[in-house]
Amino acid sequence: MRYDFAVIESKWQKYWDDHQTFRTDILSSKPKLYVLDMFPYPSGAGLHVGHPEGYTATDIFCRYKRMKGFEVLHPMGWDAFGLPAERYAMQTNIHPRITTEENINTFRRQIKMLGLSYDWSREVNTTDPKYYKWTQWIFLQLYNAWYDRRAKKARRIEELERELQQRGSADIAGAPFVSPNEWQAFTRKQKHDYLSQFRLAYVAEIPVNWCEQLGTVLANEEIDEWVEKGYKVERRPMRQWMMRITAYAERLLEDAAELDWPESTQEQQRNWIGRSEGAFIDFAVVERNERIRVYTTRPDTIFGATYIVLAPEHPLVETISHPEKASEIKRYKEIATRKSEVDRGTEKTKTGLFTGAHVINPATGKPIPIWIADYVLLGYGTGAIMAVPGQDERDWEFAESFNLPIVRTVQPPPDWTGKAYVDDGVAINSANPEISLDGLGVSEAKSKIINWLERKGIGKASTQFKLRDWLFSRQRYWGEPIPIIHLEDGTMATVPEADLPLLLPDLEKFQPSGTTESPLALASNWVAVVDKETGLTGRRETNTMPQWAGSCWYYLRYIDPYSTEVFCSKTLEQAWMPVQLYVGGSEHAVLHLMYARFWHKALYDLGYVTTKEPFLKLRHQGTILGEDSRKMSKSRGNVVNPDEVVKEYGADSVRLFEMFMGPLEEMKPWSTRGVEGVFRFLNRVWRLFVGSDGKVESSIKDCTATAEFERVYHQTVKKVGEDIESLRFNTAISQMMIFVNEATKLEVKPLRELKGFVLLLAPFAPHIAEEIWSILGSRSSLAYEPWPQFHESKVKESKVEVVLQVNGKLRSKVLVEIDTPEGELERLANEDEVIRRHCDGKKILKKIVVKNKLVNLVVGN
RNA sequence: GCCGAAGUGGCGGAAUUGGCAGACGCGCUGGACUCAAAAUCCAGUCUAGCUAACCCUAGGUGGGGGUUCGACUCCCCCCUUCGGCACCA
Repeated sequence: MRYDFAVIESKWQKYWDDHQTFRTDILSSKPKLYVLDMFPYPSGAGLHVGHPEGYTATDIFCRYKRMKGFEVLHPMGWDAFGLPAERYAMQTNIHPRITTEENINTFRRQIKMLGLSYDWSREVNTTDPKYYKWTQWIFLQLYNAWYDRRAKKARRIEELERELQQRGSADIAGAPFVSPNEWQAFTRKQKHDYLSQFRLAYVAEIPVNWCEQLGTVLANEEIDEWVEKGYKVERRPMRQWMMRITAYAERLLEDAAELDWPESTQEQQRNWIGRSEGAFIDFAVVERNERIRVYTTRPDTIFGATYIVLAPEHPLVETISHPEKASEIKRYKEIATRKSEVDRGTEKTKTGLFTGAHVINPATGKPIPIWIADYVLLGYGTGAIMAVPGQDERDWEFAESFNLPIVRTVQPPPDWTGKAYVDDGVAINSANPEISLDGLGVSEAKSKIINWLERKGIGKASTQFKLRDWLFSRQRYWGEPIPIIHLEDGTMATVPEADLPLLLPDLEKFQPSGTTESPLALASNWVAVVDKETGLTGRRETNTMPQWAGSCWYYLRYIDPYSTEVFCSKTLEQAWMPVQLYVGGSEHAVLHLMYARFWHKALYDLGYVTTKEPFLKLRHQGTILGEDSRKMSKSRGNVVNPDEVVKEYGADSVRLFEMFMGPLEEMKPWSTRGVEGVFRFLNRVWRLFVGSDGKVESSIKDCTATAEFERVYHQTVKKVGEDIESLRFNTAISQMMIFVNEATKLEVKPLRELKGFVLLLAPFAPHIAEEIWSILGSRSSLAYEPWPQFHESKVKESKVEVVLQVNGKLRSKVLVEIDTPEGELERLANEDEVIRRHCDGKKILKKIVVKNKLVNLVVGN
């Protein structure tokens, strides 16, 4: 007989809904815990079995913590803007709002079917105007903020204006010089343009990644995904919205160190930020006034710099090149510019061109040639390098192909057979009348040469980052409109806060506009506006925000989802942030997780949130493979549909199996047999408690447990609790299976321990646990029953098996009282017949006795 | 190429301040119940040798070496798989 999971599960899901069992008391005085799942993009395909894995893990954790007396915030919502809905709209002309709503309904139904304990009253939806009003509002906060490098934080743009008004730009590093008088004399437009180079959200004309098939630009972080799917991404200069994430590079790197995040994710973020320490060095061009500034991480190798290379797009290329080379250079440049960075990266053979000009190597005083080559990128460092083939593999390769001289300045080891030597070693060939590095190690040589360069005013220590600013606009319909108006005088105005949300206009057709503009450009009535403040006519910004915008702050909205006054109440934010546990896919390692940290830090600087970091502890659920151990995909026909599995075995079995498969973070294959296995286990649990009459099983008595069974019980309480705390759900389930095996063997089953077990099972398989709990006589849910306690004294075995070894080989075992003294153990070993046989006639050289563990006799002949 | 994680039965996986390898589950084998099946229950299940059987013996955690009374666990070298980065100067 199988337990009727279908009836039980819908009964309890209705009960939880009706009684609002999991509604968070946001003002509770209990200790607070915020546990977050990455909210899904509600695709048309519905939930796949990967979703319930992470969701079940956090659900178990939350249910456990509620029983431990915590007030738990555990919400769910929808990251619903995005390209798939829009592409579907292009094909069908069905408004993405409609498909999105349908998809959300499917997802909500499927998630509810799994009995996850979300507080559904806090559901958010990024496409809801009541939600994106605040996404737009945050955009305006970023637009109206600048990064003050002196204070190492973002500040309001008014503060910058005030400073320019009073003191000009003198104290602001890197700012074009403006005196207070000049600033005051600036026109509206001049002020606007000057400020725009500081804003955290700004417009720039730069080469971007344009995808013709998608009809939109993509962020650097997004390119790989689409290229993999077979789309072409090309570089094109376009005017685009950018987010100044680079201002936060150092802080994003530093603050991550304190987070409890998977090492691989930390590593990916570090890689993406790409911090490097080095120096700028100026090289004077022979017979000209220009100087070429290079960036290098190996200033110590400067004596080996035998040529320098500029990126083809470098602004000085035209100026310094020999006139005879002009047409050749032009051609090379054209080819290079059109190549995407991806292409540049995949081409292995190096190309380049001599410009005909030379610079002086300031260390050797000798002229060296200037080349251009597309292995040097304009966007990194200064777009120019000093090439040191002796210590750099790329430079070596280039030098070999073009027959350029190679000078070693670091002594390779004697057995060195390679070409460029990039590791640590002693400097050689590195001296001039003023300075000698010879004999120094790399790091000493670096500081010495930097010091020299700085003294001579031709170099400067500097830190560089690979991270680029975040390309924030998309030529799409289905996204948050950017609340900016382009006025006729060439300035920009923000949509007043009171007018937010700036609603998406309804469109008849969703096709790309045919130009590089968003389909919104076709909504002419929407686009044309008159600015209230200035009376100027203007055009609305027609680009929309990328999908990542909404997910950058959703975790804050859950805390205060209905507020019409603020995006999130500050007192509530203070009470609930940061997120203590965040679970989601590792594919967001550098996208969502970096963008969200960036916005959070900006909001922190501006005083809207009180924590530096949003997500304290992060875990990724591992991918679930198909039954054939290959990636699930429609074409392979190995996709498992959660609806069907729930229908066949029930939600509790799905939850239990997904947790029992293996460690949360590991990749692991689905197994229908495995689901059957946990389903059998739940049936055994059911039969343990419930007789065939549907009443409490008659062998359960209110009696005292045997010492042995009591021990198993306490061991189970201990292990299950500890395993949930450390998210090792698979071993917690094993222990529960052991308990059930033991309990089943008993003729008379003690009620107290069995009731305790139901509470242990509840976070994992809540429906069956609630049902058994009610059959055992309770009228209310067990969701807030106190978690069972264990006593360490009762966990310990009273007797232990001590291993007897001879020469480290297991020969015998003895069962002794726990903590039997070493002397006694030794005596037992000596008396043991098997041991005697193995020691017979041999000399005992050494005895190792470990209490409660083993006796090892080392014998010789 | 570099960085990170990991390699344990037929399968998913347990076991870490170094101390009984293979918990728990799946599968498989045999048995009980049944007219029969399903379901359920019981027993067995790392490999090889020896055995009628139990015992016993030897080997065994990707491969090789080392440290140690004792190594899945620590150290060195190598191999494989997965993930990431990859002209970032």
